[in-house]
Amino acid sequence: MAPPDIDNNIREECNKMSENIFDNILTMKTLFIQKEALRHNHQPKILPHREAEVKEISLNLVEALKGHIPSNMILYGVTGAGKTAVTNYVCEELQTKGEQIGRVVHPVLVNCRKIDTQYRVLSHLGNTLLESHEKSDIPFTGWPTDRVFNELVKRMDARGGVYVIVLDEIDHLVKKAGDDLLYNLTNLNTELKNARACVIGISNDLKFTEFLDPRVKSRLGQQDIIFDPYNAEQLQDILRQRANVSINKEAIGVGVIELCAALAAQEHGDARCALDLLRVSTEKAEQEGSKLVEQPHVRIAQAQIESDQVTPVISTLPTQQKLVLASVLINESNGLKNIQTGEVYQVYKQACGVVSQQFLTARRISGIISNLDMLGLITAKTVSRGRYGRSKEINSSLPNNVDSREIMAKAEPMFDEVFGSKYLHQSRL
DNA sequence: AATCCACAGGAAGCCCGGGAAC
DNA sequence: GTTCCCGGGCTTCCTGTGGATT
Repeated sequence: MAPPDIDNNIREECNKMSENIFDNILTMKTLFIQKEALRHNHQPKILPHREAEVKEISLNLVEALKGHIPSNMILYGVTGAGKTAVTNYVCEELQTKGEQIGRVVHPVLVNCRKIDTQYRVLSHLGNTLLESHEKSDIPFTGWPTDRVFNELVKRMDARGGVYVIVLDEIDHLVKKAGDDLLYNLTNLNTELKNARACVIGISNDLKFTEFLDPRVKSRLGQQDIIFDPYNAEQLQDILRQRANVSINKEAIGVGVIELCAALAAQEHGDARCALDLLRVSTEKAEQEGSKLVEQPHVRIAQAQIESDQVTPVISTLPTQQKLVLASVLINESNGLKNIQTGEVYQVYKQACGVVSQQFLTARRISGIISNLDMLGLITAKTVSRGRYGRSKEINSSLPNNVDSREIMAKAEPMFDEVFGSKYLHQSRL
């Protein structure tokens, strides 16, 4: 027979085995009622302070319900101004009404940040319209583009009705792929026999039509709507409305909504940012076991959101782009500010040498610097220094709480060597 | 006014990988 | 297996830029 203390040990082990790490977490009291209502992809039924825009878009799209072709439109506004939410809402309502009165309307949304070439947009549209009897999808590569276009026209005609093609982040598409696609899409009605189509472009950039062919510009911009950024008070209304359905009423501390709104208003009136702040603050309070979300939770949430946004961007950069970013950081740690392209390139070439990587040309690095600027990891301002040439002044723009060196080294261990190299840590090479 | 610097950035073309069609 | 097509990454070549200097 085993001694009693050994028995107890075995019993304890058995108890531990039956426990699950999620047991305690699952039974924790939650402050949320419906967390999903605070997510970006949630489509609310009420859109505060966007009544005028909803009405304006509806007045145009109602033509589809009458069997006519609505005007093409461009919706402008900063990130988080409600452009996509408003468009989705109007399109859903349009489709529902169409079903009620027997008019076929097909809204199709394309996110041009993810689907960003002419070929991909056309094949995406074509595959969205795939009927069950159709044999196969349009492949993601392989066909000539005009064949994809003809297949799209064929499928649209086969289904009939009015198509509302929404191109979200259209500015990104135009900058990357030019305006051929827009030329074709705004010309669709001359190809279609049995269907009709209109295009709604959504853009963060007020000036993107400057890059367009004048014919495309006039056809696409038949009606423009500008979404002004939300101010702090409007953001408070949005947050209160969402908080009502998503968080326990007693759980929100004094000034929390106001702080989230104020911080988001500083970020150009970004409603998504405000919702993220409220959601993450509540999660933080919950994890602490607190029954109340308070202002310090918002501050913690703000730091975490900044870090969460930037970490995956850095870790998934291609090696060469990481090397360029590392070169900027090394220059900064050498005490330099407003680093010139040439200085970055010199350090970059040496960094390549340290880790035995082939270095790219200055032209390519110039492109990578612009790309890192676009991603918000650095700021690169073009300046002319007269006799001393025209260059860029480059500075990193990473949040203080982000350890970019660790992120890079974690993704690719060779960066330990890059940042550890004494040779690269001279000032003004 | 002309010159100069240190690039910026556009255009053209090459190469490679992935996929479809024949 | 070969050919065609697309997309992405890259290089080479080139023109443009704009303010300080001569």
